[in-house]
Amino acid sequence: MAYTIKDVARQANVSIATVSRILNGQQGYSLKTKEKVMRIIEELGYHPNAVARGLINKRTHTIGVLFPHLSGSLVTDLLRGIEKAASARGSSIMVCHTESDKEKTMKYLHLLSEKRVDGLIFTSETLREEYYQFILKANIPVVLLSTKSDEYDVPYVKVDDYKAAYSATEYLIKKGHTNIGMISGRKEDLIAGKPRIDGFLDAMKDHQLQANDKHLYMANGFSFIDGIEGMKYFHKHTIGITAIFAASDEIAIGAMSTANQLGINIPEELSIIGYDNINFAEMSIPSLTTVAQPFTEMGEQAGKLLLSILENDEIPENQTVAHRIIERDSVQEK
Amino acid sequence: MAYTIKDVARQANVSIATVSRILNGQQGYSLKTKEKVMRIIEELGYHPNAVARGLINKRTHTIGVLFPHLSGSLVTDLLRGIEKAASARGSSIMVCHTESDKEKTMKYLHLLSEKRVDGLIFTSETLREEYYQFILKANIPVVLLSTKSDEYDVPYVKVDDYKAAYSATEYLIKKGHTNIGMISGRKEDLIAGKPRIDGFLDAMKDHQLQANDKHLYMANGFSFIDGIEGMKYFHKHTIGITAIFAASDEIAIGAMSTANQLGINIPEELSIIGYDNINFAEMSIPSLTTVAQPFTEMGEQAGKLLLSILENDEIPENQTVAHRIIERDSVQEK
DNA sequence: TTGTACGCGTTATCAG
DNA sequence: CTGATAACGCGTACAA
Repeated sequence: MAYTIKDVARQANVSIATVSRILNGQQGYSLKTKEKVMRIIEELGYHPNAVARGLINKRTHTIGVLFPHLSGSLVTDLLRGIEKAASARGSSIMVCHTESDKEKTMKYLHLLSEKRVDGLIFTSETLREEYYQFILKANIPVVLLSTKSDEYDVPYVKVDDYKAAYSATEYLIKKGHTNIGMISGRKEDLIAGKPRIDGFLDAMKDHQLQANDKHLYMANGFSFIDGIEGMKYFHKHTIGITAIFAASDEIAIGAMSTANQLGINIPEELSIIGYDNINFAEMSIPSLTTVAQPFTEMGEQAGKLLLSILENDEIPENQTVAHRIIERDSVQEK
Repeated sequence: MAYTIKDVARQANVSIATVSRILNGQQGYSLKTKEKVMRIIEELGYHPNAVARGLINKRTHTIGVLFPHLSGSLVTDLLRGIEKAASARGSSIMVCHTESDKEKTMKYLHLLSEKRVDGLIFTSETLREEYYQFILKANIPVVLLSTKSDEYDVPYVKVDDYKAAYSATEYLIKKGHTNIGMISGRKEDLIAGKPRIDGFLDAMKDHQLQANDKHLYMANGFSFIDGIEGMKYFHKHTIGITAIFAASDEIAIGAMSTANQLGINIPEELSIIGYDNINFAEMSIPSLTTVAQPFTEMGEQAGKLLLSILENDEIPENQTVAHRIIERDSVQEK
């Protein structure tokens, strides 16, 4: 059984109040007693009980982080950033895996609320009304990460997908491409689907280039297999495109893999730009030019944002962070 | 401010003891009062305070997980498994990022001990004496995951790297290869380096095949760049190998990339088998045959192991889990 | 069947 | 400078 403040007090022949004062760097004791107490603490290997502290201080120095999926470097990148911000301020993080499931999410929301976490970071998923109402009622500060809410006023940190898609397309255009296709997610996906499609379409339009239904292949998701389907589509319905904007790196790599099998040379015959900058983007052949979201920085910002809400009790600005284009070898000047 | 058990008791005209009994499914109350109390709880949206509970029960239903690195699918796979086991038993997990740094690790160990986590999962790294002594003194149950300790008697869950490397090599041999090279990590790395090297060497020896210094390229680490260096080495010191065993998938992919540039066809001229089965293994060209460690299952086993130690207070067996070989397209019969 | 009162390990407010 | 003592929210032995 671990030692308590009482044990320290008894051994040092002082009251627990004095020990507490010393522990919390307050004043009201002589140097002599401080030294004595510190020595006892050292000897006993005493550590304050954070649970008891949390009970009285109403702060647990713990924040809950909810992930819909626990896989891929997206998660670890975000996590690393959040952890950095949290540990810099002495907080730890509790990781939850919701599986995009309503009930599991609610279960976790209840759990985190019971555990009295100081705040919540909700990532990569739509904030449903049920979640929002609960959080509101439980009065837990929350920030959205890599997602945002159109309906509720909740601070968020994310990149502007529309802008990023727009500039990816523009990048291709500046390289001289005029006939460009896109392999996207579903337009019903308001977070990662529609904004990127709109960015692509608008960039084309603004440069007086044609982009109709034939230029857009809407896949079911953002994975390798979707890229394969997309490439097959553009190979079959030949409309003479010289470049593709893929809505994810996995799509891009799937497309490149299929192009390879079809005997299409990349980037000589077809340029491809991806989206995400996953680890593997630099290992593919050719290495993949892509739009990077700075996930680690985003995680860190979200952590800082949440902590500053906790400290200052003020609600700061939303943070739209900048994407950037990583130039590698899969796009060629035309 | 959240409601407390007192609020419920007052509104329901009963004592807090009765409310507590109802909450904990004990006996000693009429059905009528139970219904009344439950109604009030519902109305108020009352949730018990887990912090207060933790103080009195001496269980926080939280386990701490320490990762040296927060990146890659290894981490998320382990995490997913741990989370599954934990949440199935009503526990949550606290994620710590030690950066393989002694001081940061000790800081976290202190923190977790102060927060009174029920137990610890220590992953992917050597358990140093300092850590072990602290954990022992703090009396926190630990299990090692994807690592083990030769010096201390701590339960662990990991695959047998020696065996896995042995069977990867044997796989190549059974495909008809007799002149095989290996790109490995450093032999000073007792966790992931030496065992795989030994497995390779012994498999060769047991099949009366030659494997000397020239057949072994020891890289500095397990990354893409190391694979590039390794491939260059084997290209330069041409000893007629027809297959390579790479100690990681990243090495394998780096080697394949370089082979490609050197005009060496894979798998026609050179077969490659990797180790890890990272996401990208199935997306490479050609897709990579590799040794898979079932990280998610391992995480889940570690979680279950720890929880059973907590529940039953008994120390169970160590768990060596089976690897398996994922056959894809980078190895060809010779 | 129910309520009172103490304790879990702290912090903070008083007196002294 | 220091020490009782009342919270914090809950569980539980004991009494009623």
